[in-house]
Amino acid sequence: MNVRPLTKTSNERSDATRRRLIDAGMELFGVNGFDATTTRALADAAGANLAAIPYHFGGKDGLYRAVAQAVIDGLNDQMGSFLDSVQREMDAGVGSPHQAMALIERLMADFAEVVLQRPEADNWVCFVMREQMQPTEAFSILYDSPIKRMRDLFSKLLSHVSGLEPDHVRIKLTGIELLGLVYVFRVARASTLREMGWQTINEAAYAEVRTVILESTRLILRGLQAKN
Amino acid sequence: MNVRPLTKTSNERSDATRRRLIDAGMELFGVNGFDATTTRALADAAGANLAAIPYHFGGKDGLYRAVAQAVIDGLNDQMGSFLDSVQREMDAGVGSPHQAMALIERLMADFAEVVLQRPEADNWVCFVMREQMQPTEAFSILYDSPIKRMRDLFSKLLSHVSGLEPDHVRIKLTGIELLGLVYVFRVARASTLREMGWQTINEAAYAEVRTVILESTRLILRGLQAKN
DNA sequence: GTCTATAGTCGGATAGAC
DNA sequence: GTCTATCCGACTATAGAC
Repeated sequence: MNVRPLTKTSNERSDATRRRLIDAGMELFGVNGFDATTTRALADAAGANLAAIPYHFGGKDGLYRAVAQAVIDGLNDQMGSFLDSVQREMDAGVGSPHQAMALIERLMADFAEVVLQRPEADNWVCFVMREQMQPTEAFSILYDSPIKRMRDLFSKLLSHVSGLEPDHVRIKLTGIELLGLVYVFRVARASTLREMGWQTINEAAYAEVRTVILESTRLILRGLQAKN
Repeated sequence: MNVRPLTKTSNERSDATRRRLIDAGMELFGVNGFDATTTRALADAAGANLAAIPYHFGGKDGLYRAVAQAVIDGLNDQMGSFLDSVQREMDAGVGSPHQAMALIERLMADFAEVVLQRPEADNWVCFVMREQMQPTEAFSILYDSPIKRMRDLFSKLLSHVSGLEPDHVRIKLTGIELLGLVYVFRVARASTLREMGWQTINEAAYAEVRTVILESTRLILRGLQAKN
């Protein structure tokens, strides 16, 4: 009775179907939103059967939650290493405001890369933004994300730069402001492309955007430091 | 044959119904998106009949387009006067970078007020953001908005500050960056509230946010000027 | 111009065969 | 575990009375 291989094969097929449905969900939910995305479209895009959605996820909502979790997992993959890296350097001790500023600039550059350049971003950014504007129960899953980790790092680093406490209102708001410097180019992408006369944010365009983001970051940081 | 009063009454009722449907559409489309908003919900919210939608607007899509136009009209009402005011001062001649910076700061403060404090903003901001992420044919209506006018004013003023041409890539991107300083608090509002431990952006909270926005604005402007 | 009733369409979930 | 066939509910738009 060789039941293992059968089970294993079964599980593998099952997992593959789950994964394909989640991939399809990330794209379709992100682009069109929950309601505009039909289970039929999801099943077609995943090459799966319609009934596989209620079967594997309990329904359309369940798939949606699974996608939210997958977004977090993906963000961890993409941001985990550089967040860890900065964390380690911080733990080793931040000697000077200058060093804190350098770490923030590194975080900003890496974050901009993930948000503006990685092709996967097209899917999850839309997904996250929808949740920001109209949070569903999946918002909690998304909130405890690497982005929160990043905000926390910002707070500590900005504290070193400014001399204020990490949980000072101004510090936290400035951290959000920094993220906004990156977000705006993704969220208002349609307007940005039109305004700049670009068809897409290609490499040259991204270089310009990145320069402006880092320049603005530096100016804000220097200003914070000067107030000491 | 006193036909005028009858016609007038008729038109008035008609216009009132149209207006109520547009108001309902601004709220419901903005919050829930096109697909999640049913004609029944629209009719109920407007206190109008279901059939009034196809009758007045040709269908759900027509109402959506009418809402987009109403968003622009509303923005013109709210931003027109301060945009005109700044425009007039610019036409009178911008003497110094310092004066240009003061005008930009005024624009930012007024814009922040409209985006973050006016209760009407809850409706149109979501509506506009949806169009940014997934533009429909209504995007063109929205693009030619007071916000474009504002970007253009920014370009000219930033040109005065920096000495660069108004259509220089860096200038235009910096203008977008400035808008992002305001947008982020509205778009990432859910995260902001959670991060700050606020229930709502009340007056005290807004004062803090406004301070940070204007502070960041000033720092970016000074940095631009310093490069001269 | 507005309302009621209804036609026609489509989406989500399930039952049951394989 | 997966697929087919089907049900039920909800939605948009229209026809026709008022």
